[in-house]
Amino acid sequence: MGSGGEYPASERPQQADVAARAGVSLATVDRVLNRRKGVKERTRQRVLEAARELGFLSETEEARLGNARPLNIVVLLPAGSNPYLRLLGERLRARLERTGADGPALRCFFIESFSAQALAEALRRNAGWADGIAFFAIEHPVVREAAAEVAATGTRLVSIVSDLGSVPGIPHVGLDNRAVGRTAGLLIGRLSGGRAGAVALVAGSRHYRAHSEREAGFLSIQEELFPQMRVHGMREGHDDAAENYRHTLALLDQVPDLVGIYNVGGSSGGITRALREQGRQEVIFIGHGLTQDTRKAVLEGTMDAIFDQDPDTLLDRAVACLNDPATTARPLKLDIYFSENLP
Amino acid sequence: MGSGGEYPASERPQQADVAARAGVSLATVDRVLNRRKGVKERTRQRVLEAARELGFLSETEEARLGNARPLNIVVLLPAGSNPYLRLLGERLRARLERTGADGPALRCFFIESFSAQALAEALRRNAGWADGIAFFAIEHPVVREAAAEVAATGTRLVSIVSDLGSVPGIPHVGLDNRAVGRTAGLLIGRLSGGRAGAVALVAGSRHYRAHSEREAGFLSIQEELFPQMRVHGMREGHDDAAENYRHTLALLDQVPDLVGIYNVGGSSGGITRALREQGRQEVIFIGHGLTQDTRKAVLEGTMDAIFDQDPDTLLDRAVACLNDPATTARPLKLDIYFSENLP
DNA sequence: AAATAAGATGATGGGTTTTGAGGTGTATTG
DNA sequence: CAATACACCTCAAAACCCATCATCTTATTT
Repeated sequence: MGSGGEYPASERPQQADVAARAGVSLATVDRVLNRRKGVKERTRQRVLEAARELGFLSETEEARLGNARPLNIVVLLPAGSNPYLRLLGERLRARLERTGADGPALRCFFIESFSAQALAEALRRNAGWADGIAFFAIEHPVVREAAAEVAATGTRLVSIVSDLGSVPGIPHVGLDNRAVGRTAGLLIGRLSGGRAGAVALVAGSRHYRAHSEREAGFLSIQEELFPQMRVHGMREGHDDAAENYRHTLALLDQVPDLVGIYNVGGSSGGITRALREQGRQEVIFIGHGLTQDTRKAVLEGTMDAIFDQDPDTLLDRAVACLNDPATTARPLKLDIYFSENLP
Repeated sequence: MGSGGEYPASERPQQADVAARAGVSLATVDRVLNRRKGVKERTRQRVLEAARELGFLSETEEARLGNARPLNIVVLLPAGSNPYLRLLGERLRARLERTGADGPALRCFFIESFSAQALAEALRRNAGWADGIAFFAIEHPVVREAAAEVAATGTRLVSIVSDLGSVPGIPHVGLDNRAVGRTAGLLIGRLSGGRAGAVALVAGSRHYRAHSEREAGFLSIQEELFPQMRVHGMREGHDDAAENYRHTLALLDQVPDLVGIYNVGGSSGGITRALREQGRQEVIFIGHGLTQDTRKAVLEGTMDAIFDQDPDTLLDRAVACLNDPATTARPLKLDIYFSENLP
């Protein structure tokens, strides 16, 4: 039986045969087979079909090439000096290099911070063009409107870190920020050993729901468990180190019995700088985002804990959500770092 | 050339038949069968398939040449009532259901606890048969010996949760336990607000390196940062709730100025029961393993923090290690849960 | 509608990898 | 011993990868 397999040796199909059958040139077959860009979807299918008919491709190869053209994903992050967001952008680039051509094509744009208009515009600009958009949301009617429009065009959306509030059809990937705020409150209360005094709540920006929710959680637990402490609100620092620095100096000056600080936003560097310069390291300070500056602050004792959401997990989950809109988005895990368990 | 057709079917198929069937030359069949380089993966598969269809290869040869059929993985865990380990077993089953036939075939066996002999025997029993073994290691020469033997047979090994010490070629998936112990010490020290008094260190079992390392870390930071506290060692509780319960009662009786407890092992339920019954919830208590009982204890305030390593991540990483021995195993992330950030 | 830009395809060539054909030596077997 | 199957090698041809550029299409702007 052995003589003659399915293909006599002389007639095993080659790329040239596929090209002929598909009515295209070798160059195009090559582009399709090697996943190079610059081929119209229709042509791609023609080539694939020809290859299939000639038995040029094995099952697995066919599956690999057939469907699943990598998704085209855009990530919109606020511009500015916030180290966590910069880290996020960096991890995104790293991820892109790692997955290469196989993974989704990720593009990252930095949008003028705190500008609902700019964000809405960026959303609209990418609608249709991108398969999915992951964006750090600003809670504002203008953005909600733009998001709804974009969603209607078929481009999938997912909010990351901070969400839009209740907009159906836009899943969110991020922490349970109310619980996060409560955890911060609990830790500051417990670490201060029941002392009476003031705790400062550093607002990032009320534009971000994530920040508001953390605030709400923090306030609720303070009231509930630590009534002997009074919460001292602080003006918005807009995730800016210099601004946070000035505000903290003023705070230390005005509030002599300050026991703790919780920064709901980013750019904690300004706060640690003020604490360090004023020799007030004993003040309990919790902030967000595991970055170079917060690491250093925790190690030297100026910060007591860092709350973090792992950037890689965040991106993974966001991409998963965009790939499969049925994914239920349970909140991310809160990572808590003290001086002894830094990675 | 045409060797096949005229011979009776009983004749053993030859390379020439395979070559014909695969539509390649003898030279290529030879290259594939003798694992020489210079064959495109596509062709390799073609040849292997032809060989398979002709029954040219025995099972073992096929396995040796073929690729990545789902791995056959055995997981060895200590038997006993430790809730975390039971949860691990459960997640393993869930994982199996989730991945179905695609993922690796995972089998889980529970080995008599604290018995190096039993573990060594189980390792040997599964050598050769399984492609990889993930095991909760007991640090003992008998086990080390067995592990080295098994590794020599080609069955890959990875220790999980607790490692074997320095055995080259056996990667480990687990926490950085010294850092974990130090974090526990830091937290107890900080949460107790600098009070003087005793801290109890509940030993699980010195058979487990993970436990010893946590102890060492805990002791080192106590000495370093909280010299006003004295560490009171407790007899091994062997991860058993009843035993831990008795020991804790004795402890509470003998040590009036007890400030905190750190249980390096599992089965914290016995400890919380004793604390609850004696009305000593103010004692700061940190234990391991996010399970039903520890959740409840944290919520009611008997426990102050749970240290956890996520079972799913643990299994993922273990499987990844067995799949690709080149994987460098950086330590897992320590998850810290307080009453407010329970998932 | 013409001009322009952007994208898709074809043509081509240099360099690399894969493959086929054939030679040699060896162990096995009838 | 002769025939056979096969391991292992070499070499040249074929197939393929990859980059570049010209050409052609299509959409957008003016």
